[in-house]
Amino acid sequence: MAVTPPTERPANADSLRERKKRVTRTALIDAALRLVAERGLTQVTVEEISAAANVSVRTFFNYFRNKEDAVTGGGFITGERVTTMLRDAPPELSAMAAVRRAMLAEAQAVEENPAELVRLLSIADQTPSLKPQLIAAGEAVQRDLAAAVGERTGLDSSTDGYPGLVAAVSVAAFRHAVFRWHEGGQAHSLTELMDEDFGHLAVGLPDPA
Amino acid sequence: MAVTPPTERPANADSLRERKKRVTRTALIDAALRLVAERGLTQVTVEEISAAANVSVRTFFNYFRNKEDAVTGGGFITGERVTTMLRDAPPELSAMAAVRRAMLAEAQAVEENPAELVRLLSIADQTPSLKPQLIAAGEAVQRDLAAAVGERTGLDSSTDGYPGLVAAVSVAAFRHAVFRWHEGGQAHSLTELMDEDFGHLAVGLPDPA
DNA sequence: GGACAGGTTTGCGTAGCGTGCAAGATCGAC
DNA sequence: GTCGATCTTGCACGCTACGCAAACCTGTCC
Repeated sequence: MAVTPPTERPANADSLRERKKRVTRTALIDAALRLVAERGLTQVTVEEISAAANVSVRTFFNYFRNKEDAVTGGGFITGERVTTMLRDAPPELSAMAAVRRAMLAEAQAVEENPAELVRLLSIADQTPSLKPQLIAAGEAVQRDLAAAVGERTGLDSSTDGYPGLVAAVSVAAFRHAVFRWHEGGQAHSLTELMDEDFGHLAVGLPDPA
Repeated sequence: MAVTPPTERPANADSLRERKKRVTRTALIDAALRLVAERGLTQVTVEEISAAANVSVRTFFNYFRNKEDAVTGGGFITGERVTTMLRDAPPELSAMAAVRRAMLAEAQAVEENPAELVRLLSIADQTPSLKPQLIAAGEAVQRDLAAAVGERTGLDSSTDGYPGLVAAVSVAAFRHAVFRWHEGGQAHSLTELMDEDFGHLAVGLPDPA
C-alpha cells in the first residue's frame, strides 16, 4: 500500500511524542493554575511555572504565548461538543431551540465536575487582567457556533447576519449564566440559570412581570 | 465661604492641569493610532509613541498600562450616552425597547463620524491580539447598562439575573452589528443592521423564513 | 508676589516578558 | 542502525512595565 507520502505523517495522533506533548502541556497548565491560585498572577513568574513543570522557560513559550494563555489554556468550553450536539439535534427543532439544548448539556457537563471551572473563575475575579483572555477564548466557540447554525438553517454565515447573531447572543447568555452561577457561590444550579436565560431569550426578553 | 477643605480639591475639572492631561492623553492615543495604522502593532514601540507625543516613556506608562490600552483607549462606546438615553426614555417603553432605541441612537452617532471607529476596527482585524482588549472595553459599558436596566425595571441587578442578561445580550448584538457593518465595508447602514439584529431579538430569534 | 501642598513628569534601575537562532536530544519510519 | 523530522534547550537581545526619588508645575492661601 504505502499510500502515505514519506513526508506527510506528522504523528500518529497517539504516538509517544504526542503523548509527551500532552503531558507537558497539562503539566504547565496545572502548575500555572496551582501557583497562580496560591499567589496571584503577578506574583508568579514564567520561570517558576516552567520549573514546576520540569521544562525550560523556552519550552514554556513553545506552548503558550504568555502566562495568561497557560492559565486559561484549559479553556472551559471547547465548542466542539456544542457544535456536534447542534448537528445531531433533531431537524424539526429551530436553531435557537437546538442551541438551547446544546448549552444546557454543556451546563450539565460543567456541573458534573465543577471544581476546575470554579478554580479558573476564582482566579479570574481576583485578576481582572485575565478577563479579556477568557473572553477571547469564547470567541473561537462563537465562530464555530455561527458556522454550525449556518449549516442548520441553510444560511451562509459569512453573508447572512442571522447565524452570527444567534452565536453572539447565545455565547453572551451562556457567559452570563456561568458568571451568575459563580457569583452566587454555585448556590443555584447552573442548568437552571442557563435555562432561565434562554427562556427569556426565546420570548424576546420582555419586562419581567 | 471657603467651604472647601484645603486638601479636598483635586482639580477644577477644567483647570490648566486637567487640560494638559487631556492633551497628553489624546496626543498619545493619536500617535499610537497613527503609527500602528501605518506599521502594525508589533512594529511600533512604546518609545516611538512617546516620542511622537513629546513625553517620556515613563509618562506613557502613567497613562496606559500597555500599548494595547493606548490604541483602544479612545474606546468606541462610552456607555455614558447609552445609559442617559435609557433614563430619559419614556417609561411606557419596555426595557428592551428602550435599549433598542439607545443602541440605534448610538449607531447613528457612529455613522455621523465613522472615520475614527473604522480606523480602529481596521487596525483590530490586522491585529488579532487587540480583539480581546476591544471586547474587554465593552465590559464596562455592559456593567453600566445592567445597572440602568435594573433601575428602569426596578430589579436589583446584583441579585436578579434579568438586567445583566439584557445588558450582555444587547452588547453582543451591538458588537455583532458593528463587526458586520465593518466587514461589509460599511456598504449597509449600521443603523439598519442594528435595527435588524434587535428586531430578531425582540421576537425571540426564530428561524428566518 | 512668595510660599506651601499636592500633583505630574522624568530618568534611572531592574525584574520579567517574548522571540530568533542554532546545537543537541528524542522520536518515528524504514 | 540510520536518517529525517520534531522537540527541547541555552543564549542573546530588545522591549515591557513598574518602583523610586528628584525636579518641575499648578492651585491656593496669605
